[in-house]
Amino acid sequence: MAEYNFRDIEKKWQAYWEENSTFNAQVDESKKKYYVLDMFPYPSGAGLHVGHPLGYIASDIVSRFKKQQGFNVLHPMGFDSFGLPAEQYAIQTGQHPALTTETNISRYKEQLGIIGFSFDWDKEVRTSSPEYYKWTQWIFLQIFNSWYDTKADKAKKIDELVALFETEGNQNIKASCDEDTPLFTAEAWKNMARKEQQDILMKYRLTFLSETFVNWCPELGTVLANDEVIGGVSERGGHPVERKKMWQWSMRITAYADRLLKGLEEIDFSEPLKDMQRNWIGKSHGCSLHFNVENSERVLEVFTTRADTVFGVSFMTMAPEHEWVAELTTDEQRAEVEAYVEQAKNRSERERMTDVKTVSGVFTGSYAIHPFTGKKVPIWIADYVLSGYGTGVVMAVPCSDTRDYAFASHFDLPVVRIQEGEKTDISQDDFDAKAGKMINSDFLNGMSVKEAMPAMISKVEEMGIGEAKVQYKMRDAVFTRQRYWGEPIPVYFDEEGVACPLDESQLPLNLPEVDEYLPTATGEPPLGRAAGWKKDGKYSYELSTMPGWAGSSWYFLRYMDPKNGEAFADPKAMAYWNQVDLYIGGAEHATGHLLYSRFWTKFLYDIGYIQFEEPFKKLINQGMIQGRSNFVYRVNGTNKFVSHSLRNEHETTRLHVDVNIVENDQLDIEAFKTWRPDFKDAEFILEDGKYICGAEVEKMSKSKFNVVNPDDIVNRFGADTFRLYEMFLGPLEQFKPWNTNGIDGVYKFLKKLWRLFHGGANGAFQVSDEKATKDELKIVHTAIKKVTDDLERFSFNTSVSNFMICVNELQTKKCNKREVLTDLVKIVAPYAPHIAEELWTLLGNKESITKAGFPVCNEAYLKEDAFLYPVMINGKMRAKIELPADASKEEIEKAALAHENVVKWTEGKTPKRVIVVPKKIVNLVI
RNA sequence: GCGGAUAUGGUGGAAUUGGUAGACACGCUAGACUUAGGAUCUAGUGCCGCAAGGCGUGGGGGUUCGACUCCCUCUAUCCGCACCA
Repeated sequence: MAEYNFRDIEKKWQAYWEENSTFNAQVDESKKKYYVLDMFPYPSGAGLHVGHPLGYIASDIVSRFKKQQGFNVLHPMGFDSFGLPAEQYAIQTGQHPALTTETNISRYKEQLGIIGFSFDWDKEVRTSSPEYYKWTQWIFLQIFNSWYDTKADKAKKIDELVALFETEGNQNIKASCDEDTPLFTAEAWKNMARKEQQDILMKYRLTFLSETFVNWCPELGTVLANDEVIGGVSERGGHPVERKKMWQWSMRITAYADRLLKGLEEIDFSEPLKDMQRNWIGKSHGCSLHFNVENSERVLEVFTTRADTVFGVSFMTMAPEHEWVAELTTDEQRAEVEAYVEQAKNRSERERMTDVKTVSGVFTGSYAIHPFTGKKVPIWIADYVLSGYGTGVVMAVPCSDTRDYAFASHFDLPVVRIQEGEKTDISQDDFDAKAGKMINSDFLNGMSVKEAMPAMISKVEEMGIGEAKVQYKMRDAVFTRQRYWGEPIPVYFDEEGVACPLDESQLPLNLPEVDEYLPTATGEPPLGRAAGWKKDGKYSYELSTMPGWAGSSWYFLRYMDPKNGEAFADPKAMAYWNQVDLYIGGAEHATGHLLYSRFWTKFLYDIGYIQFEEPFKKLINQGMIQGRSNFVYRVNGTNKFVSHSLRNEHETTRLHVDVNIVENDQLDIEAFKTWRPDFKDAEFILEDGKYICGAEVEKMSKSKFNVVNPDDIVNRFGADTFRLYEMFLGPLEQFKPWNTNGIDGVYKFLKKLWRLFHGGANGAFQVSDEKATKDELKIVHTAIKKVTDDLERFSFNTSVSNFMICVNELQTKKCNKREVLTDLVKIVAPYAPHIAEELWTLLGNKESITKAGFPVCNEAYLKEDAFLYPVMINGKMRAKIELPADASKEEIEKAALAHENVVKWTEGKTPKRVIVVPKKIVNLVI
């Protein structure tokens, strides 16, 4: 084999790995484990594009590196195969989502296969397979049958709660539960009807039914995501959408809010990502406060983080969907309020948050009574108040809150100044809400904001009109989807309407067949169409399915023991593989999947199924690869296309052109003519004999003709080139457009590497057994050191450069010594495994290079005899002083002072650097 | 709006703790070779300038002997915001 023939080599080694189960991982207590996980993909119909493998390549490199270092590596892959696109496709075509999903998965596996990943396919999981979702349902039941004891700060079995109710009622129980839970004694509990007891328990369960607001589209008969609502109408079809309350299953993730916050301290996620989670959880300390309502029994409760500003309250604002709106509206205001509420219904939460420029609201006609001044405070309704956060009522303090100020200005409501001093005027640009001393605030006058806050809170508590309170922005996670293609919720409703969990033995509750994947005529979810979807033929099953995040919240556990029919995974396997050591995936999951899976992990820990509280020890977010679109410019009214830089000489229309017939922005004219029939007779106005296309970075999508599939690249350059190039493109975390322009560079590198081993006649394999010189050892050990460092800090792009430097230098020295090449091939192996295996075999080894070990740098080879010490003057290097590498401080000083410009010297913070203070500066300083 | 990120040659990017900015690669220029290639090799390539030299890390300001790096501020672009996965 003379030439580097990647096709044969890659085929051969991929077959070898499969036959030998090279990457099959088994629990082995004698070896240290390393668990590398990728966020598993949703198998979409478009197939794998060039952006997907980015993270997989990085994790594969780490897996292979760790394996070479002797770790027992678990590196699995699977599919998050429940989801909306397959369902949409089913609605359009009638094809069963399972079938679509199956087809897509095979395509994904095929595409993944040719890239040469070290996945252990024996561990594959699919969230949509009944063997898998049986256990998703099982976990659901565990959560359903649990409550959260806030005193013990952990989840417990619901049976324990029932036992407590029976002995002492619920007065002494501190639990995470619904706010409207009534207090009762043991006696009262025992006298309750079964239905009543179950309703109480529902308020405690960690997954529970409650009424929550959703975006309801009556026309489509379905609930929509905020994303799918644009300007009050559905993205699909443009039908009106309204906010509507619906009975939904939720997960009481708020019970874990504090632990989710604290847990962040012990895991290695990037600070920005942790910030995103902290912000999402949104813990704030403040105070609840009660306002009586004039001529009403109602007491409005508000939450505020600025209790000190109570004296600045000049009006109240309520969310339009607040349940007391109708009651608090006076007859004169009723028409106006109802119109406003109706209008607010059509605005999505997102719009209401985003749009702060439009001030809108309406007066209810009612007044609250200020608890301190006794003055009447008008109650308004405004859609900037969201019902989901806090109590849905805000005490408005226009002198310290910009939104309240805008509202007050717009509706001409009074603004009471309560802070005095600099920066305390909200109408000025330099306003600081926490500056100055309190004024117009009775007993708070003269205090700073910092002093006033606790003073007010203790006063409020003393008066019994409120209490110090911790508030979270995070809401309980809605767990219901009005969809077909998801896990059925293993619950049925008995004759009393009580939600009853299935027994474990009845799992999985298989997804039934339906005639259509649409909601029923009465607006029930698609499962309402399933014939006989009843427990024992009489009790209706829950018609909703679980959300996409259900299956993905625990899949990393299933990988450890994916075929287990007795448990979600063998405890021994979970004890061994334990936490995920390295998790790679997109940052878009920061507040979704990454919080939910942390939540479920903590839950499973609480009830004793696993031994760790945090699922992922370290997380790296790979950046998205965007598409790079190419354009041609058609002269209007002709079939003539003008090259990019000449386009302004004509009236042109810009058209997307398939990036696969463009190289280095140069259009392949022949391919273009055959690309679409209407371009068959196209003419071209060229520059320098070429047609140059325009380019722009956009999201990768079919309609923009900028989707690049890995298959094409692998086909042309090979998997090793593809792997190296994806890494070479830039830092893993960075967002970047795909661009094939530089791929020749890494391809050339592999060819050079191949030729280093093939210097014999006609390119025959030939290595020398001569002893390597110190220079040669230095070259390869420098590479070992740098690549090891790179791997340890997950800087994959720099590794590729370091390989290139090493090979270039060896090539210049015409070095083909076995001693040097052996180490070189070992460090290249994680990155370009196929060529490495081939060269490793040619070097006479019988076993896979994965068992070869990873070389350790011998620092002795890197030592310099002499070192040029830079002389820095005014921050610039002005001279160099040559000294032995091991020169002592005294010697350096002597040499430095001997230099004409040097009057005084200091040692640089970086070793081996002479920092010089030149004469003129010294004169100034001294 | 809230939260997060990014900005370095014609291009992708490097610079690990504040210490020779532009490694490595693409592209481009010139040359060598000839089985005329999507091959290989050599040299050059931040900008201005004949040169000496000057200027240079999105803009402005600051700290420092010295700033891509630290601080303040502005601008532009991208991502998330709860039923997309």
